[in-house]
Amino acid sequence: MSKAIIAALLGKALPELDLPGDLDFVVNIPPQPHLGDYATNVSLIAAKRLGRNPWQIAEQLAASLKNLDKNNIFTRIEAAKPGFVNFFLTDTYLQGIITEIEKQGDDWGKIKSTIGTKVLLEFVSANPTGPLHIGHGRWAVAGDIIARLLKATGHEVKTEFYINNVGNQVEKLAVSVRARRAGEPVPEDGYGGAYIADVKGETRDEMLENLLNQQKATLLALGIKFDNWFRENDLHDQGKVALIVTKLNDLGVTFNEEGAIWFKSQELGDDKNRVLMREDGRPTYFAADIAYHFDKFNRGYDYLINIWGTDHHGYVNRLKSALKVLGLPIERFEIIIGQLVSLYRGKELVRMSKRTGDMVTLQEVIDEIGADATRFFFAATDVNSHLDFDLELAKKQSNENPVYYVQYAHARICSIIKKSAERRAQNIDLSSLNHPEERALMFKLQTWPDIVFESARLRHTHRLTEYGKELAAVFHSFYEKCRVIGNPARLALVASSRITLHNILQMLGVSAPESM
RNA sequence: GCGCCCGUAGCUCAAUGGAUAGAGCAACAGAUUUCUAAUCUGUCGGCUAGAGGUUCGAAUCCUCUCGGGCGCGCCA
Repeated sequence: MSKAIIAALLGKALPELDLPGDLDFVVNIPPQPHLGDYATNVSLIAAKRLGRNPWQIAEQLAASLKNLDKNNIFTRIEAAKPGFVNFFLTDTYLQGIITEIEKQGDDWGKIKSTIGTKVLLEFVSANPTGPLHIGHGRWAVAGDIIARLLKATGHEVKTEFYINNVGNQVEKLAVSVRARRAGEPVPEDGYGGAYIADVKGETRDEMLENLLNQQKATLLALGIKFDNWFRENDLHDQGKVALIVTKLNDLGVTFNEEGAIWFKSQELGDDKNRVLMREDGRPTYFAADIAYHFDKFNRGYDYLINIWGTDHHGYVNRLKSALKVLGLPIERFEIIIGQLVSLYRGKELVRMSKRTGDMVTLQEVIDEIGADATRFFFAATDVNSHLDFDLELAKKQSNENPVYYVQYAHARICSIIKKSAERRAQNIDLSSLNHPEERALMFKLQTWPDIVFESARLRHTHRLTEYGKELAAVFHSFYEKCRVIGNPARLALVASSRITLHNILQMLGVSAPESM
């Protein structure tokens, strides 16, 4: 919230001092309290560009900014060491945040974005040939939260799951199921997991539908619903795959060899050329995927986001180069790569293999540690980093899990509010809120919109969990030192803390219990 | 071999090129006659895998080495 205010002030101050307006500076919270509530490095950046003394610029900027601060949001704005400009917020401004939070309620933290684009977010898209694994769970949670973040920052978002119900693997599934039922060994390249025995349905499509429904149920257990389930076979049935191959052919980026139609991807930076149509006339997955993304853009979306597992990362350039050739704006097509989860039971690595059937499913993990903890755990790390997930630890420590720490803060506040029988007065004098613990809490609360904005921009779900833990910690610390009941101003502060905690948990898709 | 991702405290992870690299868990020592102890306070713990480079400033950017994950199908 304050960052936008500071950025606006800088927007006025920079031209006043004849400084460039396109500087790549940042506004952040400095590491030490004595350095202020916020700081900017704009003078350092400007000095580098102009070959000037950063300290001199910082001093001029500080004076100019203070002059522009008509609403007296800041007590001091001053230059510091190499050339930072430090900002100190007034207590009055921070107290005003409480009123603001109560006014906004569930909308507190949401911000209107000027971007306002229609976004299609595709994620999970697991093959319908088996249960979801723990990696799917991680990517699913990431996608679901990113969707919430984008909606909260003014985007119109639709989520989609692409069902690969065409191809060799779905035939293998049916063969495997039938073999198992007949008491015969499944083929070498078939699916040997224990779940094969439980697949229902007579036809191949019924089996796929059965497994898809299991996947849907698992996702629903995590609170994840998709706006659209897109079936690959529709692309084929509607001739959209054939059309794409024709288009590429017309563009002169294909060639025939060994009876197959190839895409000249090597000319476009790929390691080798790729087959679009097989020798037997069936299109490859690649051809269908080009058609799929062509279709996405044609459905009127301004921006596409995919979350792909790391096992598909080698595929990114191939697909983008094809879409580029087709004239699509690939700068508005973003692919987030989700790294895998290594599952441990204690210190022992659990190998995940559908083939051997030795795998822990996502459903089992949810059953063991609960949806809230599962979501929080998966959200708590950068989806692009490897994650070592110890099931024993997650179970054993369930009471010390960070998710309970955050939830507990919420429950504690609900208890206080319940216990303070007096109705809150309308115009509470908040000016007494100026002790360090109170100030720390107010300051933390007012950063929430900035957290939402940055989490959305960077697609970082773990910023939300980090913030949740931090806010809970600041609250618990405040609670230890400041008695609330009987103090209307503190009660208002606590009420706005509850709203913020609730909204954090809401964004994470984790429940906010009123008692624990 | 080539490509992408990663390597930060004993463990799991943070840190939009910024100021003295932070949390949780584990370990140790304390705190409650009063609003939820699923809490709080303190201590211990680091040459950010290693070596160079870029600059006012590097965990972050570049090069190389080592180590790990994942790719490199007319599978999806």
